[in-house]
Amino acid sequence: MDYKNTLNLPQTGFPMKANLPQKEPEILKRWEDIGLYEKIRNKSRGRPRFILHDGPPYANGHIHMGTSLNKILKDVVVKSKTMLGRDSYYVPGWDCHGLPIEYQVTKELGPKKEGMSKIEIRRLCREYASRFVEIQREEFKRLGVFGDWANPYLTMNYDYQATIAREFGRFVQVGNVYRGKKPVYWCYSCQTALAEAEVEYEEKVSPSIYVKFPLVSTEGIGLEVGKQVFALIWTTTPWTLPANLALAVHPEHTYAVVEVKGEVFIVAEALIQSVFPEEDVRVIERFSGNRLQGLSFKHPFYERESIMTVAEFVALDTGTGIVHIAPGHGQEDYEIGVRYNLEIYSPVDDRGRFTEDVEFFKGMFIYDANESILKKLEETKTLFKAGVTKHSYPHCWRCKKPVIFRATPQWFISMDANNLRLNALREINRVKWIPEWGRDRIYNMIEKRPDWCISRQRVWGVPIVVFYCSECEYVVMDARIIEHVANLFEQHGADVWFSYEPDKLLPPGTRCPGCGSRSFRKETDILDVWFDSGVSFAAVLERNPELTMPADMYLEGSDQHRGWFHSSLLVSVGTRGIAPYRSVLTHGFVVDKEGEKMSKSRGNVIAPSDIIKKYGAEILRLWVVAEDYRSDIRISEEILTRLTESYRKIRNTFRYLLGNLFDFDPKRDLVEFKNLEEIDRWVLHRLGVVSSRVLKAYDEYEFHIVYHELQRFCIVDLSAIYLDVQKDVLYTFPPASSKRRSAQTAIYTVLNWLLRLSAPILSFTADEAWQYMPGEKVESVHLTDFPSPDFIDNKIEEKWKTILDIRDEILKALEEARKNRFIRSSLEAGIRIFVERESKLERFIKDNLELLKTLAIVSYMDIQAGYPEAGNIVFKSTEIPEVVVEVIKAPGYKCERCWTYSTTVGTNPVYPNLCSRCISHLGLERAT
RNA sequence: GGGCCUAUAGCUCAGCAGGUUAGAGCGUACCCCUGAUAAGGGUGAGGUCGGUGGUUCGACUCCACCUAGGCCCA
Repeated sequence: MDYKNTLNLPQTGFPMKANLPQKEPEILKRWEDIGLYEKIRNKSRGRPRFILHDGPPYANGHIHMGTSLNKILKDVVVKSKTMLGRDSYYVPGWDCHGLPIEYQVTKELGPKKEGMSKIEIRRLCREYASRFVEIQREEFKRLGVFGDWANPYLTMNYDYQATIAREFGRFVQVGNVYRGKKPVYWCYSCQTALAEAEVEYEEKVSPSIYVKFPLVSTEGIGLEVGKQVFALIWTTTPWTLPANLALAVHPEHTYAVVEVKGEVFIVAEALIQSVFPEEDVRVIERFSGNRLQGLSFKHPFYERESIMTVAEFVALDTGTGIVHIAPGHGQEDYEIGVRYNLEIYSPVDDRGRFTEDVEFFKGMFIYDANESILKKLEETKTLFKAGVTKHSYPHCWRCKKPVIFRATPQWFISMDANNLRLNALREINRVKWIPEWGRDRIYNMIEKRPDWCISRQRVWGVPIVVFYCSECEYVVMDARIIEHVANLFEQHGADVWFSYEPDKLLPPGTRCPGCGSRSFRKETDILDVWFDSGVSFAAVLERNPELTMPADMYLEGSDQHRGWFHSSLLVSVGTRGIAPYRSVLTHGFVVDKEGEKMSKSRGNVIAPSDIIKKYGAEILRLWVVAEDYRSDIRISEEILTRLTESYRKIRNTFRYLLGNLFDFDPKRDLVEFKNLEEIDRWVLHRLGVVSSRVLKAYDEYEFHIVYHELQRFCIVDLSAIYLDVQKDVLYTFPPASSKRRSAQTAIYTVLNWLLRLSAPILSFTADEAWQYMPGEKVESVHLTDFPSPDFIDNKIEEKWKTILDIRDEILKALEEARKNRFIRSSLEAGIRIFVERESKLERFIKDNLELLKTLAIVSYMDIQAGYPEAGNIVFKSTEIPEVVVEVIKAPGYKCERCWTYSTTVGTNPVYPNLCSRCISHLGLERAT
């Protein structure tokens, strides 16, 4: 007879195969249908808040692995905080202005761009950004990320644009905003400033000239040569010489004073050979670069002096080791200019022609002037030698002409007015940085950064609200006027700046404070987009009463120390005096399996959409938490394969737990803890330990610990030990027997806790399994809180440590027996344990013999003194030296129902194939 | 070149106020089960703790340098 149908085998509708790519959209739809997020909000309102403020991704392109990682991490934080009892309202946002969108739009327009108004371009940019907000919103939702997706913040929303203008106004009000000059890439042909992204590097032939700068006085370095000394410089841009204001040497390199053919020069010692290849060189003196600092040299053709500066960037691979500095014509030159307080002199107009005050060359186009400048140098006998060179040089992306560096007026936020820098540094020290090195990273940047240039010569953004008097050029920068304009932005959008005449933007009756004129011109620069996102605390946190300012957390990639963390800090400290965040969590970057960055050229890019299609978003979520995000995060096919297998294991554990609860009703069948069997109390103890570790890990944002703990618990404590051992009770005992109900009580509790603890990570699967759980429950696991750790019992832990150690030894012995073909299934075996007589261990084993038998899943066990019989499998433990395990054939016959070997099998004439235990479990005694 | 960071088994992670044979899970090899079955169980193998020096009685753990890689600057 087949006794299989007398067993309580597991039954569940929860499928083994997840089919995540198909199943996830169904789960998402259900969440949407039941209004899950709204329900979470309603449940959370009134609890202590934990506000994670979303750093806005750029509304351009599809999401990639980096954005996915970031959003999933945020989601795990928000979900875990919610389940820890906080009100964690999450408002996603997008960064919508800026060059990349404008660049893309104008590129797509091509020649059509000409003749289009700024308003039209801006409209296209807005459409472009809106399109990608929609795309990304769906992509983020697909990841299972919870948030107020219906009400995100966009930096191009009218009220947000108004906030940007108002925050600029606050800086104006306190006096941190000033106008200065700064070099930018400039295309004289298109007559426009270019961003870094708009220049392309190409080979170009340029003049290559060596120019002599006469030393004004040898005083200060005590050099007596009795001849004129020259500093020798090398340049490929002769046209920048009229703007020369300084020279620069490296502070630590050695410079030599040399005599060559009767003339005396200063050059870097290391470059003597390359500068004077054929000549006889006599070295007169040597100096470190530092010693030369402050010396005065005469400009080669103007009556003015060039001061010697020092700069780390001076290189010794080409030239003379001395660089000519024109602060208005180069980034590094500019920085020296700022440091040495030189004028940012840039006497070149929009079309690339020298301005009126350039003696000898005024009105000349700069590249045409090169020839005249060379002549002038020859005239003044300051040209040492001249030739041509081919090098990589920036060109305009549109007209392909070489670009120039040219200083133009720009708006800045001073780092030092109102102690902005010092206050920011102080605030940095008050923020909790996770990991801690984040503090050092941003601190070093803020400490050394120059003033913030907030001007951009573009159209897609929020204008810098400043007017100029058409009569007297008076600069109208007034917080009241800015507020007036901001109100217009709020109603009509920042487009009004481009569509309205100044008189329509200004408060009625505005007159120039300088000359009383009523005629004004608008500033054409817009604000740096980092200013846009930097004010999000004001536009989002302060304006929504359900949010808090400062936020509890900002969470972004480590590049944002220079980006959003940085700009948000400066704006908030500059206008509010405090940091906008209490803590900042950073993660690393996604890299490939070798730890190298992803790029199209390497062909190692993995797209989230491909992973979702192939494995499901759940695997992506698992990937995010399995890895330690504090350093760079690797992804590869192997990692995904491993994670998929790990997922299957966890899912199957859920399934098996569910399967054994098919006839369990917690209301009816739940057993009180104190009445549970020891093994059930043990597994609940383990559950308690794991839970408290998991909760601690959530609290400390160590999600990879959560993953490892849960995974290990499923595999080791549950699958390998508890569930394997309890099969006997679950399958063969009467359904309502106390032992079986005890086991089911443990299983029910384990499953219930496990689903809640894993919900922030396995958001889809935990909720899917939740639906199959017996008993009364809320409609989604996401509406529950984390369990509070219970059942922890150190005595049971200690005792079971020994029990499981002995079990390990028994398992080794059984394996040996299997290898020797002495047994196959462990139930075929009996175990005899030999230990030292009268020892503590003997006592312990005697007391727990039945438990050990159960845990080893063998049919018979006893404890012996003396030595094992010859012929059996004998295993001498090395881990527990005093223990010897002998494997014998289990006495009796195999019971056809429970498969255990027993001497009672065959003793009942009616049921000769059953053991007495099964006969009793089936209630068949009376039949005999 | 500068600031910050990373480097422990094939993979993902533990570990160490410096102290006995460096741990876990996965994977892998071999075996068992067939009443979790495109499941389940067992036993093994696998690491010069990136490299080189140094401090120390003793270093995976501290220091210096180097190599490889990452982010941000230049």
